[in-house]
Amino acid sequence: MLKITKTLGEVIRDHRRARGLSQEEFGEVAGMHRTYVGMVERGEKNITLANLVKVSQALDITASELIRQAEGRL
Amino acid sequence: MLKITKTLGEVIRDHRRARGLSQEEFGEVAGMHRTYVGMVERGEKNITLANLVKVSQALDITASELIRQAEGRL
DNA sequence: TAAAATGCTAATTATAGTATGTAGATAATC
DNA sequence: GATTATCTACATACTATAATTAGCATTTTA
Repeated sequence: MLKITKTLGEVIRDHRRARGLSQEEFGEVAGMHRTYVGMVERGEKNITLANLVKVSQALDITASELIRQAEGRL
Repeated sequence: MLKITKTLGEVIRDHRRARGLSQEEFGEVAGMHRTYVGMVERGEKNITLANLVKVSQALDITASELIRQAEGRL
């Protein structure tokens, strides 16, 4: 798996925690299962654009900004 | 399919053409099949992060910038 | 230490990714 | 402007893997 996959997961996790949401709570907002959220945060999933958009909307941030932050941490 | 999927395809197509590459030539550079490039450009595929990075590297642009341009056209 | 949150395995379903072939469109050459 | 060559769309079909879920183990936190 690419490094950006793991780094993006860390970015998502940080944003989720900043909002005080558990994976389960976040999953409900984003419309995805809590275990999938966990896998994404751990960098175990090669996320698709559609799900990236779901995540970014749940975090109230643009998809490009999420990726930009991940790129900045590489 | 989401609108951003189609818009991102248009952005990718514009960058590819700006480089004077055919879908086949671009596919070889990016490491993906010409028919898949066509499908992405037409917005028929929900591209994954890994392939988005491949495409962006072939276009010598960041993945976040590609998405940002697509968001800007929505 | 009890409760909540997360990690992890495993199984299934949906679909992304890869490829071939053909037809149609577009562009170049004669 | 007819002919040839190049490029793209499209239609399948197949393979790999993303997406979704359940159950239990482990870690965290209150």
